[in-house]
Amino acid sequence: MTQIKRPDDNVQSQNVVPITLTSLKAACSQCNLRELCLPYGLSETEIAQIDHLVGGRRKVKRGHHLYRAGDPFEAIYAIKMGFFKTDILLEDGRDQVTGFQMAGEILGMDGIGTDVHTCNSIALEDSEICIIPFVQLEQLSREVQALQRHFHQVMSREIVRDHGVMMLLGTMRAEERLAAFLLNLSQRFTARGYSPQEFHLRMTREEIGSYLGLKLETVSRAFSRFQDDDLISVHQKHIRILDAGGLKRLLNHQAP
Amino acid sequence: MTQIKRPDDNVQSQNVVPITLTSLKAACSQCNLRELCLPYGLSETEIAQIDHLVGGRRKVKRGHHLYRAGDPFEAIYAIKMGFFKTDILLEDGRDQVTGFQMAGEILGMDGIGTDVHTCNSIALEDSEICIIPFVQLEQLSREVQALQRHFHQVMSREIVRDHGVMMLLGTMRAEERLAAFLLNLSQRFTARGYSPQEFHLRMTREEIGSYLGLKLETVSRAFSRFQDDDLISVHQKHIRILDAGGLKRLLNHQAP
DNA sequence: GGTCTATATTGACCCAGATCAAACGGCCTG
DNA sequence: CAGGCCGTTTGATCTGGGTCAATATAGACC
Repeated sequence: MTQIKRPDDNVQSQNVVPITLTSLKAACSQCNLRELCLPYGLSETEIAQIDHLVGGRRKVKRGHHLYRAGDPFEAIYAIKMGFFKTDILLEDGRDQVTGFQMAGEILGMDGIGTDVHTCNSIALEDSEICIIPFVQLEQLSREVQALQRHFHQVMSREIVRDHGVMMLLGTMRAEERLAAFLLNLSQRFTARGYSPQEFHLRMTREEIGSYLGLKLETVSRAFSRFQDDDLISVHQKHIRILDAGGLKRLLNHQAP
Repeated sequence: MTQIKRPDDNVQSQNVVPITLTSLKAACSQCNLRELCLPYGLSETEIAQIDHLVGGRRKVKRGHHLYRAGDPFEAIYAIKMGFFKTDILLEDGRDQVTGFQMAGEILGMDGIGTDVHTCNSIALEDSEICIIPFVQLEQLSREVQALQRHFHQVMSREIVRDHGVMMLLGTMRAEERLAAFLLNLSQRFTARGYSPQEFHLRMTREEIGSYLGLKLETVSRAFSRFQDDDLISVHQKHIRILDAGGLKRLLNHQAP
């Protein structure tokens, strides 16, 4: 309903860095995200094979779409740097954030089933992604078994992640949802070499609320409660986790 | 929390119909579900190729598990006949039904990512499934492009379906959720040649509630309200949809 | 550096759905 | 066919989070 006003721009051709010798040099084999991203588990020689899989890069500025619901599906995207959200918009204006994605994670798999994207992908900070043309990914998957395997794992994990969100939305109370959300972010930041205790939220309270099935006021109140209980400290988007154990305990004890 | 008491039995070896000439004869190329199931979109010759993909059949009696969270992942399963639910169980006893599956649909993709199943799959009526050993599926996917493509589509559609459930759980009111649920069931029964208006629910109110993030009493009350409004008629598990348009209208009008 | 606008916090009140409780209806089993 | 057991329906009451509203804070933009 509250259509966030942000620059509207996802012209496909714009900001696409063409493949050149220099860009190739910075493809998977040279990328420090390869242990988190699509090449995970591949041998050196296999990674070399998938280097030319990346059909270019694209910068997506904060607030801009990487793709929109309805766009034809042509490629999936690996986040080189930055932060995204995906959301679905109903005709009546209601929307639901379906996920937040960070460096090394894959975007766009929603489009495979129907050849059309079914959600919107929007950068929450200035970002850069690697374009992986899907036809080529399938082609190479037929040749490189480890790539095939890992791509299937990536899709499966997305399904499992979605089940976790369903659990959260279906059975958890507001504070549990937020605790789970913070712990999940912390864990993913840690995997990327950042502090587990301290990070900046890239999204608004409203976006967190949409993801967690709560109103922004409820999110804000839960943050304040956590702060009162010395579980975290919050200042706007800056979060410091003071008692991760306390947050975890919140998760396992359902209220009366 | 309410652990439903049902026979406990998913011994893998039991009830597995071994591959014989006769069982092969009834594999994909002879199966009347092939337009709904994994072979969809494949040519006659391609379907012939995947006939020996099915590593046997297995009957699963009502209330029994096809697999459990924690079981090693080895195969995915195509439902030949019957009806299943999948659910996740939290340590504290809370559980969430993550889906209901019917003939032609694929089960088990949750296990690909970690080589271990992450949810439970339970038959809601006496059922029979085709076992598709995953190693062989990947093998054949590397050879038959159309199979690869379609398998990716099946996984992607599962992701999109999950997004729809997230939308439902995150933004819809109780009656909208139930209306969406009924319309979805109706549409899937129709695709299988059954009546769009009239069907038997295979699941309890509690299971519907778990899936929709509601309590069973709320589900029951919503059914009664729909009946009062002449949208449906309900008698226990027997449903007749009287006004599909009315149900659809419920979906698009969010309450004040 | 001051104004503007988006985001965040906090308070007061309300309501959809949860909870508690009771009764009903199929159906299976002995 | 009587008795017990689920699963379901319905009523009465309670409450977590939604809604409405006012204020605070901070970037962003001249």
